[in-house]
Amino acid sequence: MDHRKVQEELVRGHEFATQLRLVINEKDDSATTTPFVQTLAKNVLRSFTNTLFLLDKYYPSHHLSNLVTPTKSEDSQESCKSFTSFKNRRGCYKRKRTTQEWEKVSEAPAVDGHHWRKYGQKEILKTKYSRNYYRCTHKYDGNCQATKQVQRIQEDPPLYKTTYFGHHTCNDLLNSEIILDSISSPSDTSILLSFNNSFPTPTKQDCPFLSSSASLDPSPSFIKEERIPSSSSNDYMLSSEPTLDDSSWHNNVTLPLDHWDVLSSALCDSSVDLDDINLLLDFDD
DNA sequence: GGAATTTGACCTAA
DNA sequence: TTAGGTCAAATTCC
Repeated sequence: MDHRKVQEELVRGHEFATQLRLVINEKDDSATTTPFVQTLAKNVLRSFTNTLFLLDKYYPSHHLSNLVTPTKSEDSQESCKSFTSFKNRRGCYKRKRTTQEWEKVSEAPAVDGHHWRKYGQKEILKTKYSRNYYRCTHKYDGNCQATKQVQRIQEDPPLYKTTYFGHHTCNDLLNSEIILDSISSPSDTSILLSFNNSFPTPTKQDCPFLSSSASLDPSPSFIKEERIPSSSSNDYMLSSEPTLDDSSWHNNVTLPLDHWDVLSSALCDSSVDLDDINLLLDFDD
């Protein structure tokens, strides 16, 4: 049996389950969607997640490891720079994968509270308007790898598609406030894991594909992490669900540091006992 | 004068 | 081979 194909199918199933939950949540006015349906969707999603980890345990693959470890492919120029300290290798990069990206279409270029610096503009084939490239202002002073692309897609009324790549690791953000909303105290540090590709905690407004129009194909980068304040200095916050600002979506579990160690090694090198994984992945309400 | 933008060149993935 | 992403010098803005 080709376990890699199985894995790919599971990844696809996970994506579909994620989208299903998003759709259900989108329509959730408690009149049309019963808690049972929500629970059902959540369980389907969890089953896919658990199965993927199980598969990776017994058939470790680079493919899945890439999915479950914090993405590094994005800092292409970063890795490239360190790799090629030989000078002036302009344009040395890896073309962006679909890790951690989401789109937003708006009538004006999106204002998301972050500071961006334009670093390029390009005519794109078969498009009427050029595409603009932005990086976080704190790319260097804050080592923030977030970038976005803005492209006008319509003349009248003017419509812009903004595609975000990566998450902000700088503190120059409004999004941190969104994150903070979901936790009790803003004083110390924890790690937020999100089984979704839409970090940092996009609102539905920021992240249109989270709605029923999820025809996009967000890549399955299951684990993203970012340090955020939390109430207990040794605790880490985990989320098995997309961390939307809608609190009903949150299914966070605070883990002590030693549990985090177990889980992180489970996710990264599959060296952990299966029961530990199941324990840690058992996100019930 | 420093920060931001423009734009042609460079480089790689597809 | 080429479309697309990034770099960096030149230019503009504040």
